[in-house]
Amino acid sequence: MTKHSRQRDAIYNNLCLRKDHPTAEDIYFSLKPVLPALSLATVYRNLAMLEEDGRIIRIGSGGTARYDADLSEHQHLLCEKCGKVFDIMITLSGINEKAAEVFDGRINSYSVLYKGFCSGCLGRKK
Amino acid sequence: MTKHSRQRDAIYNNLCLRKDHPTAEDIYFSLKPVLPALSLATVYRNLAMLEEDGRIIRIGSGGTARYDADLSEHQHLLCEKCGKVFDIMITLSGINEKAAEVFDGRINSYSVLYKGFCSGCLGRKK
DNA sequence: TATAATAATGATAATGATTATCATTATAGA
DNA sequence: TCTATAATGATAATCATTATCATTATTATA
Repeated sequence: MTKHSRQRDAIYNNLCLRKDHPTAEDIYFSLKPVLPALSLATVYRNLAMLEEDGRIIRIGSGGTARYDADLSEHQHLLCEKCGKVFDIMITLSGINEKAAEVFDGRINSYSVLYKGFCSGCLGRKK
Repeated sequence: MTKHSRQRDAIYNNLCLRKDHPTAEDIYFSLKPVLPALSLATVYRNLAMLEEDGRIIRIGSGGTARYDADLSEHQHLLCEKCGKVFDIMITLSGINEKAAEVFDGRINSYSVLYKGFCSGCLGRKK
């Protein structure tokens, strides 16, 4: 049986309030002032739990994992300059169907990861 | 100036010959019999170099990175049961354009990662 | 409300993948 | 062949994440 915990609430709420796509460490440092006793392990543990429950999404953009509490359909872009992750609020249709035509198995989900340069980095490029 | 090396050739050729999507370690063990002195660091170094040169693709399927020497347009599916990566040979159109409509920056590329179950795992599921 | 059962925590060690270091070796041009 | 230096092999270091375990907090029940 899964028990309630103030830490998990804080972690989930923190993620909901943020518009960036924080790493576990980002959340950890963000909550430290509020919960000084918080452990990084607890953050990882609860993020995994929340993802397992389908309440948040893990964005595995290669190196460090980032998280997102926005469950609405959208994709992400990784800026190849600054490493930030941006929301791409679009709805793509027929993606799974197209794959199903050529794949002999079950397709559960898809995610698109764009790469490029954000407007901020475009401004100060060489 | 980048010099030629028999190790890099071996690593690239090994990747080209394989139809699976090997990890650095997979390639390392695969080449050990041929190049007994090969170091795992050399495999990582050259895979990074080859990716930088655009000769191979790194598939960042979350945990361990996998590599692919097939540069033709296609996507990948990660089997959530066995962890194997499968090719999804499809061409998607309009993906970048759709994102460009809502993103204020430059879009360089995209990749789709499907998740699901391969036919092998579907057979022996609970 | 007090108590018991146990899920969750915090601290930290352990793990696993990848990268950095550095002395030695191999490659390519003069 | 000689020289400059890129690449190697061995291994230490790093970084993110997970496991461990004694302690604490939560929840159901008496």
